[in-house]
Amino acid sequence: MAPKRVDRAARREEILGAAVRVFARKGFAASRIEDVAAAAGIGKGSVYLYFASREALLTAAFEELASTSADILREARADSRPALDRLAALVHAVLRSMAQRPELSRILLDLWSASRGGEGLPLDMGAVYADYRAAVAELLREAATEGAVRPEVGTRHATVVVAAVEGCLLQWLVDPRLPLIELADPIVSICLDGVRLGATR
Amino acid sequence: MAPKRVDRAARREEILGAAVRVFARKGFAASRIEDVAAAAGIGKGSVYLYFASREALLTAAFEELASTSADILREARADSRPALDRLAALVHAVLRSMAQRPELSRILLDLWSASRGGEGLPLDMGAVYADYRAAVAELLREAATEGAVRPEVGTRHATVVVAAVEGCLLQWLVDPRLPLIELADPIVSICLDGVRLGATR
Amino acid sequence: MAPKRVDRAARREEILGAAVRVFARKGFAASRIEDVAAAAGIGKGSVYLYFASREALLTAAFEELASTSADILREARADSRPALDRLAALVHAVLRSMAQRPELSRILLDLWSASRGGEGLPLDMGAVYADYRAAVAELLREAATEGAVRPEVGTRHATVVVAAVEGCLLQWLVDPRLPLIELADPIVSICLDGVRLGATR
Amino acid sequence: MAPKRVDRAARREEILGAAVRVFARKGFAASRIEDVAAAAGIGKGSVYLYFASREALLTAAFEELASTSADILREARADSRPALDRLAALVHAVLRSMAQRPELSRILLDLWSASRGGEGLPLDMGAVYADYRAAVAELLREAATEGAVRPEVGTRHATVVVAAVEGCLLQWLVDPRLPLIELADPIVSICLDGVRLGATR
DNA sequence: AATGAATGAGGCTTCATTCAT
DNA sequence: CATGAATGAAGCCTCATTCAT
Repeated sequence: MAPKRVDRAARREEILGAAVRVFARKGFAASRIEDVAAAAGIGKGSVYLYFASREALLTAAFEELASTSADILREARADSRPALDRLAALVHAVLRSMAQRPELSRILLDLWSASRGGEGLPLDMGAVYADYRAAVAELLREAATEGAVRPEVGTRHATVVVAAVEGCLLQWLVDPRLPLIELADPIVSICLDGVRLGATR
Repeated sequence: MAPKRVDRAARREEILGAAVRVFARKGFAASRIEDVAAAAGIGKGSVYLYFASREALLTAAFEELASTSADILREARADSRPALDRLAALVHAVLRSMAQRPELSRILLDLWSASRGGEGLPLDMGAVYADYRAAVAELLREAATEGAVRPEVGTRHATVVVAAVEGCLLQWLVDPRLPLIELADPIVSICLDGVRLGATR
Repeated sequence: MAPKRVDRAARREEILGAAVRVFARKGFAASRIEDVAAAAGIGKGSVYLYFASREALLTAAFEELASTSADILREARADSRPALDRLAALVHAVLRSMAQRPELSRILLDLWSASRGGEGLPLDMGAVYADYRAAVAELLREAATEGAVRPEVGTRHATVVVAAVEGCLLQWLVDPRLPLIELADPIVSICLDGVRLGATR
Repeated sequence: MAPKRVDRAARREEILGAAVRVFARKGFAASRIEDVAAAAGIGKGSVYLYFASREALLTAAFEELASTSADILREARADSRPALDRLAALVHAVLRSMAQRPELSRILLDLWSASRGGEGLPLDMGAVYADYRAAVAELLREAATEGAVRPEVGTRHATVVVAAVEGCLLQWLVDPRLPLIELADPIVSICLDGVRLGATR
């Protein structure tokens, strides 16, 4: 009756953590269930007590990332500063969050690949980015209301802002020497003010 | 003897084209050599007369993409217009090139995944992006010389410009409903002028 | 201490009953210890407190069937009517017994399979049928003594009588729509009198 | 184009033959694909070039047996002798056929088990016995027309005749020392004339 | 060159059994 | 006694690669 020694959810998290480490290092395709079990310090079969299949581990990692994203977006919405400040904060929050959990972030490489339309896993990074775009578009709309951005700014601009963030992430993932955190300011700066001389002010 | 060379190369291209179609649809991980052979209309064993291994097919697709990138960059360098015009042209060229070959583009999802550090395939998307960044940085430098961009603009800004392009590509890949081509203008517009009101001029 | 014996035996019977239900439905090969435990309303590990192994459950089911057979044969021997009446009673008793416990009967399908020569389980349906044949042969011998059957009737005829019974059982098992009980009379009728016109009297 | 060295059907038969030998010896449940491959003198994976799964091998064995049955029934129907002679011939043919291919016959033990209703393999021994019953019933009907059997003889008697045959087979399978072939005459004799004194003539 | 039959290493998953609580 | 989490041996099946024709 009383949860054994380790409660189910905690053990599940342990295994997922191990899976994330393994996937981050070798990639999902090259990661064996046995690797994950070994990384978690348990037997191969035990993984199946907590996850239905190897793919379920990737799905769970996706859900963790998606949930992190949702948290960040929720906070951005709860924020009450001027819209552009909140946009800047959002950009920083995303990059900081990724930089803080580099192993989870590397899973993105596999999640993108697995998000290839239709038949694959129940895993849709497209939806995550749609959420980001919606949030950024809303912020830009508010900023327009506040008279802070040009009025023709719309959904496509939101897409580009999200792109700047995710594109930096991408470059960092394929070349971890890039200073991810330090890209936050240039992203904000460019997205707000561009690079053209005299553009600011 | 000589004519064989041509045939051989042509056949190799056919097979690679088939592989790209298959990889684009199912992803590299789920693509079997037999699928590729069937798509190319040849026997399974024949693939090995032209490619050393299954992974060599992915590597070849990478090389095709990398070579396309190199071509685009070469053209950007050969261009003699003002730097910012060339930058805009580069952005358009990249997106147009991707939109024109959507199947090859989808391979990116697998190439990113395979570019994960060290031990994997001899395939480095990081280097491709480094080239892009260098090219963009050079254009920005020139633009600064021409007095067209703010003088503090540097490598990190180049990274963000590349990010905006690749980030749009990414969003399009995980959700092909996005109008990739139509994102070129917003990318250029934002990267040059930002979104802030009064930012332009 | 003593009372525990009773409890223990009762619990063992409960588990065996659950096992029989499960085996009857899914077959022994497809039945998992966990299925049996669930059907018995106990934990998986507890099964092992009463049975040494999964196979021991099948062996126990066999023993129950064999013991039922032995009871029926014992009663047939204790009977004091004319031999052919006792033979008819025996046939009815066997079919009735099976029809009354259809789940236990279905285990026969697995017991036959497991009775395949030597190396398998310690479980020998051949011996059960040998007992049946011996009993029927004895009845036929008595009937001959009583002048009720043709004198050349012997062991092989006993085999055929047993076959008629078991063959009906078999057909019923692979097609439960057959009216098992109603086959008892035709079995007796045929085995005693055949089907030929004018055969009787 | 030209079939390789060994044509597909022949190779398939070789493998099926090996599977039958293995299944006959160890039972289907205990037979590993690797055992079958070894018995066929080929590699494990090659089995899958000819059979979709381990179960497909059992299904194929079933089909072979069912087809043998169908052949025997076809011949019985083509026969033009008096119905009871044809019935006797049918009984002999079935037992002879089984005795001639004892390994294929032993598969029956697994086929019965697998015929357990509903969810299992696409394999229905019940249908095979229904065919037998129909054929025997038809023969009995004809015999009645010919005035050779008692007029009340019907479907249930057919079931008992089939039972006598299959029941002998069963006893032989669980105890191969039984002289299967020599049971044909007693089966015919009993089913036609019973055992009761004065029953014949 | 081209083929596709053959191979067998490898990986996922299942599940009987054990054992700490 | 009872439990069910943990284990790892075992087996099915896939598929990249080879090679005889």
